[in-house]
Amino acid sequence: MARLLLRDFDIRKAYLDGHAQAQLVDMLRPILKSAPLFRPTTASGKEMSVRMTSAGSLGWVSDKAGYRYQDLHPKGMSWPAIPDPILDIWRDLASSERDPDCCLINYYGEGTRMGLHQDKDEADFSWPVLSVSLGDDALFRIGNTTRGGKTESIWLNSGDVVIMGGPARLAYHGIDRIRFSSSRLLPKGGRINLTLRVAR
DNA sequence: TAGTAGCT
DNA sequence: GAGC
Repeated sequence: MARLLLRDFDIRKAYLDGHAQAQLVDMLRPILKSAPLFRPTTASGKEMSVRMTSAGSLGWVSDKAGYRYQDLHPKGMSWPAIPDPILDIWRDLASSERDPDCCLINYYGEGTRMGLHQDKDEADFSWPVLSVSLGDDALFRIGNTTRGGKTESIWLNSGDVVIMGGPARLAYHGIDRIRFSSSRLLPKGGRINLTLRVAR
């Protein structure tokens, strides 16, 4: 496992081996079944290209009312629990003091992008944000803590983990594009990103 | 003013 | 990739 720092983003290349990746995908199947992926919109009503759901006591949602964490899926069901193997990654790399209360599950299909944004809907920014890449390669772009200025990009591969803490916690970041079908982890192709956060 | 987790 |  290689570790690299890019603008204070702590990137663990190949943190998860193939077996661990496949195990996580297996654990996500029942979660996606009981809390189906949905396509959120921004506050201005524009659809995001990513599809998402969550696990944990809270889920991140967005619609015309804006970005927020809530305790129910938009269709009314509770969010499933975060599987232990996912919590283990957090405990190893982010914090052994407190578990995350949200695991956002983002699915990137062909053509999905995620514009530059900050993760700032949480109550306490002293907790890091941890992100796990599964499936297709993704071009990750890192900016600054305010909009504008130079950015840097890096390809994330299946099994990579990114930790955004300290100066990186409120940095703008996004996904410019994925290389659809570059990985065989997901039978239908695409990329799953797990984002672990302490929301409250 | 938000807008900007999108679109040009 | 910049700018809105």
